Amino acid sequence: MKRPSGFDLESFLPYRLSVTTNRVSRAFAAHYEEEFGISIPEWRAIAVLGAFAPLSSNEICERTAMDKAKVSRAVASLLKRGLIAREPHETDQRLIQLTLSRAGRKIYEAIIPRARAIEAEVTKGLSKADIVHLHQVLDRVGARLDEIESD
Amino acid sequence: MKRPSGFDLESFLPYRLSVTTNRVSRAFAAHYEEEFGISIPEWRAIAVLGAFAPLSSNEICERTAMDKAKVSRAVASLLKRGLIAREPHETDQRLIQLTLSRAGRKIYEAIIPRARAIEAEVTKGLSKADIVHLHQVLDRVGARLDEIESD
DNA sequence: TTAAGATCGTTTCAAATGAAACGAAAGTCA
DNA sequence: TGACTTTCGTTTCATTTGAAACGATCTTAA
Repeated sequence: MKRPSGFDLESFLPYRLSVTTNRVSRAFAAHYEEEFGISIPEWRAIAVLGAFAPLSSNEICERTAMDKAKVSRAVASLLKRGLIAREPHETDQRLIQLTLSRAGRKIYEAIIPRARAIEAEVTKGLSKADIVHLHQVLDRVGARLDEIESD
Repeated sequence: MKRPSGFDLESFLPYRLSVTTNRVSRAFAAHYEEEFGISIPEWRAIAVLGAFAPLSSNEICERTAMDKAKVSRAVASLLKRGLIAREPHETDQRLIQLTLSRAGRKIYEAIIPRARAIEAEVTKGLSKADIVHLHQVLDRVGARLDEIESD
């Protein structure tokens, strides 16, 4: 007596989210890499430094939702290419003050409109209301995850 | 003359999608690993085999949106643990017929309701309409990506 | 038939990942 | 002070990843 499972991966929300999100990420990564030679972790670091510098590595972690190892690598790479500058913190020697260099700011100012353009490209089929709603949905799911993770 | 960029990563859709989706995936992976000892690629393979077996590796690729290397590894691991069985295709020796073993089907039948329960848990803050809408949004974004990728 | 090309699944390789170990620097508390 | 703990950022390590190379099999076309 087999109960029909009727399970369809195609309509399973976590699967769909994962597939679509990965495709979106790949599309962005391709543009960033091709046009600016940077990875997504690097782009995230530049984005928050452009808006909030100076920041410590730890503050970049918090603002980008990346773990500290990933941030450390992104920062090292950006430093090596002269896109950001580091300065010791005046009172706390553990912290590092990171800012965009002139070259880094140049990239930041070029990359933001590009990012917005690609975002617009990807969401072309969505109305303004769809996008607002999607943000709300992500808020709610995020709140649920907060609860679930606190076990 | 600095133009305010006003860019906020927190409200940048691709970033939000990525962060939330990765959290969801991690939550599922933790449950699958803990309760059944399988990874997400393995779970995907089991899910499609449970619904559509027999399948070749290639058909699993198509149905799970995983590349063939990942499928090959998941299949190898599931074979080693006796959760799936392989048979040569009758006419085409390149193909492999994969099915769930008895043990594999047992896991399948246990894991589907668990997956649905976790999905319900994560989407608890969403109405039925929210979920329908989210699926539509993912459809539209997927369609846009199809267009974008065909360049 | 046979040569050339396509398809299937595995394996290799280099890069990316995250958990954990680590040294250095602050903070806490007796 | 001085021990203990915490925080910061780097590095190490094992695992995962996807692109590419590969051998084997099948298809196509001469």
